[in-house]
Amino acid sequence: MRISELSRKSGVPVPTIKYYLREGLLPSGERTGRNQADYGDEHLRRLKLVRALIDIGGLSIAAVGEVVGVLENADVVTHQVLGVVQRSMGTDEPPPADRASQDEVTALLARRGWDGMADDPAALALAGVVTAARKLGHHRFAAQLDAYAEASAGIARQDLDYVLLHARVDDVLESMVVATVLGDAALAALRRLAQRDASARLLGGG
Amino acid sequence: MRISELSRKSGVPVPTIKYYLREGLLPSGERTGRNQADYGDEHLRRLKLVRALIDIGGLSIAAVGEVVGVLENADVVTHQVLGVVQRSMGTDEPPPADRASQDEVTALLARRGWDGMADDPAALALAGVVTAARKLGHHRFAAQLDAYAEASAGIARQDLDYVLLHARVDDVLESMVVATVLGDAALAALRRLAQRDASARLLGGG
DNA sequence: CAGTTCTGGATAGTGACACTTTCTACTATC
DNA sequence: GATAGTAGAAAGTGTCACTATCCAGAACTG
Repeated sequence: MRISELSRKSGVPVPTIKYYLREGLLPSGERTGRNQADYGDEHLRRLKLVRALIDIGGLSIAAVGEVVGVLENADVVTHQVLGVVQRSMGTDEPPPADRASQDEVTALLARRGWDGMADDPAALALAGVVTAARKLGHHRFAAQLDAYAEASAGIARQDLDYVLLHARVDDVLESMVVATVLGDAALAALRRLAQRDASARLLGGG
Repeated sequence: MRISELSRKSGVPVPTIKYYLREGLLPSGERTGRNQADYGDEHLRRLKLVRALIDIGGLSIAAVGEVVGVLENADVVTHQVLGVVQRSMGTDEPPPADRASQDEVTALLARRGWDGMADDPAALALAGVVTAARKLGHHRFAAQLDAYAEASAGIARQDLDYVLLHARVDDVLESMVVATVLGDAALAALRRLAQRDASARLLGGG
């Protein structure tokens, strides 16, 4: 198919597709002439993935570039893909954390048996969140986190089951990306709904 | 205190504080002369909250403005604050959802007894996520959501308990904001850690 | 009390980001 | 043969969150 058909099927404007091609988010089509190229279903599929990462996951163009770079390197160890996706989703610089918060996070990780993850970007980000809470006078915030961690562990088990059960071998990587990014968005939405429900029950609906 | 001291204590540059004042994120100091004003602890506290909403919660300046607007309107019903905060955290326009996805979300809400929330922005966002998953060929994604919802409900109960137990009466609203925004960030970080742990256990660490 | 620093307020400028627009030379199609 | 579409390059656009500059006046400093 040609670029206009790719545009029509995906809903992405032609100039934007050209932009994604320039940025390496989409591989070039097969050249069939000096100014003609042919795109296939894999381009359409990739384009949809790119838009989902941007629109649903809120990833930047550069972050999407990293993710698709990993997807195209078939020799990357499966387990490593998760790290790249997760790094792409977080902020580049985790918020600064003080020692007390770091210690609280370290203790939490130890309680769960998640040792050796203390220098993971997510752990640093978590310590930054705890620090921010303390600065706002919420010193008991960290005590909440065990419950959060318990819930997260259950969800993570689900995510892995989903990927291993439903994905064909040749797109385990893509499934992990989808489960991570869309799962994040879905969880955030469900948390809002659950909060509203709990709040309505306790404080009275309005 | 004067603006330079407010800047020093908060770590926010003076020009940025002026900018926040202009945008209404921070109330003006008490004027003590033609070009002098006095700021108090409540300004420092508010400034820290604003930075937490921006840095940790990722809210835009406009969204922070809405949130602090609600915080300053003491006559707003407590239960409504949550709605404003949640709206500020999501995207303005939820992603488009097809009917099948909407039906799946409606069924999920019914199973949980969360009726009447079908037109909540979070429910629309969730339907949009399901639609995106379907477009990517992940039709079984919605089946995951019951587990997500169960976990979310547990967390929401925790959040409410936290606010009601630890907050003084005069800052229940601020505590709800903090619990919502920082809780979101903490949950996201813990989810990443839990995923890595689960992935390492199942696929072998690397 | 002269000189430097700081202040609130207004206006203009900056850099990053994600596109859009415009252009050119060529190709496909009616 | 006229019209529309195409690849690729370069320049432009709008938004966002600051950041810089200016000004008249106030405040500390020696």
